[in-house]
Amino acid sequence: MTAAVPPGGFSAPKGVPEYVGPEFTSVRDTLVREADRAGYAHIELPVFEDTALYARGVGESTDVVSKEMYSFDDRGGRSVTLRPEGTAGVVRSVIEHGLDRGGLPVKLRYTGPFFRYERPQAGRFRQLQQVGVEAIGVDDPALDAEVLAVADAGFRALGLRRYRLEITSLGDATTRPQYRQELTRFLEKLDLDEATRERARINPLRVLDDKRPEVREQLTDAPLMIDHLSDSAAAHHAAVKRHLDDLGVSYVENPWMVRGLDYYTKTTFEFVHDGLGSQSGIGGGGRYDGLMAELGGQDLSGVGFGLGVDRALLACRVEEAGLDTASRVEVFGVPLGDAAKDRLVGIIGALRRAGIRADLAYGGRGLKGAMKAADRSGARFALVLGERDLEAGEIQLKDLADGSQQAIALDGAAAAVDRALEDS
RNA sequence: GUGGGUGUAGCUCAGUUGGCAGAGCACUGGGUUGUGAUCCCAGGUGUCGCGGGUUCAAGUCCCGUCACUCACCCCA
Repeated sequence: MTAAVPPGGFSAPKGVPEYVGPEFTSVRDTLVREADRAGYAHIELPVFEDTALYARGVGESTDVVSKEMYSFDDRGGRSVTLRPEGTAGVVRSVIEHGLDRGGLPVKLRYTGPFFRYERPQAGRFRQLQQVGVEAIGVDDPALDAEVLAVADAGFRALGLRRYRLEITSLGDATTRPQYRQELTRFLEKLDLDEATRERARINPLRVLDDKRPEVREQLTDAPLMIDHLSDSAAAHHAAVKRHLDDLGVSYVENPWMVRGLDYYTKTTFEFVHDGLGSQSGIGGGGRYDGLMAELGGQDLSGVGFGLGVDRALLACRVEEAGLDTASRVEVFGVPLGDAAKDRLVGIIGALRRAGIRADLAYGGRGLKGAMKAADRSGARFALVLGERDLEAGEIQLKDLADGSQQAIALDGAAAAVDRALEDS
């Protein structure tokens, strides 16, 4: 059976962005670099996992798990899921390979695609790209602050300014159940629609970040977790803020903030950009006390973040931040005739072996067209070679920035170009 | 999952009360078989998103559908 080409041709799956050119990797690598600088080791993880890992790790009651996962049965009848987030996979790997049996904290960073079945929108994709870190095994507010500082440094390095860091504390197991009850009692008295009531029943905290004005109004006097912290959680929160001040990371407190994933405790945060429309979160994360144990490991605390590379790139465009516009190559070969092309192919190859990015005009184009291609390539120099030069044993090195040109010896041309690039 | 907007050339778009499918940019070639980013000339592309309907005639009107997009929701 041969499948037909659809009318209008094939297209990428709905909600999957594609990036051509240097911009995407530039943004991603800039964000990752700050994690490397703080000693986080790369971990390459599976893109799909046992469905139960996410159901258990992320939380059955979250929208991410209940309606947004790409789950399917493989040919062996196992239910697997394309990863909707990174933390559960990292924690699973740490437990499986006993990474937490050595020195703590285990500091890991990852990057790659994640998948959520959502209706696409500006800054919201079904395949999204994240850079993330996790520091597992030590419950130290200084580590929370480090994670926050790494994310902030990444956005700063991109040249972003129009964002803010919002933080709060979601408390710990000693006082959260009581608070939850108190909040539930409060919400029961409000005038809410059926869907919101249902949400209040499943996870009352989630109602707190409802954006609708008529709901917000009723929430003004809602009890807040930040006012119900245990002594140790309050001390932890105060210490995080102190460390942030020492690190020069500015933040605002947002006690209404809620995370979409159930595992967060204590420090919780979100980076919000004000130029992106309704999908304004460019990064988020926090501490998780129970996740390691929940997934069958030691009862260790962890802290981490996930940064949205797609959204960070959009933010760079909005702010006209310095995106990488690096040229493809440094040198471009322009051959005139077959004999010259034979020789130039070898010279371009020698340049590449010497670590210089180089390309040449293929396809037997005329001089004018080949020069145009050289211009478009962004190369600093063009190497023009024709019959006349071959006879003279020379090649023309043209500086495309100022138009000047000089003849250099064909023998050892690659080395001469190398020197010219260093001088320029 | 819910609601609004938009689908015409590779890109950005114009297309009148229904009457031959267009512009700019980009691309390719030439003017200048040895010089690009300026200028001049030439050239090409269209399932007018897709399917049906009305009509002598549909890019244009009607119905359906798909896609994109923005917002709700949710979240990075």
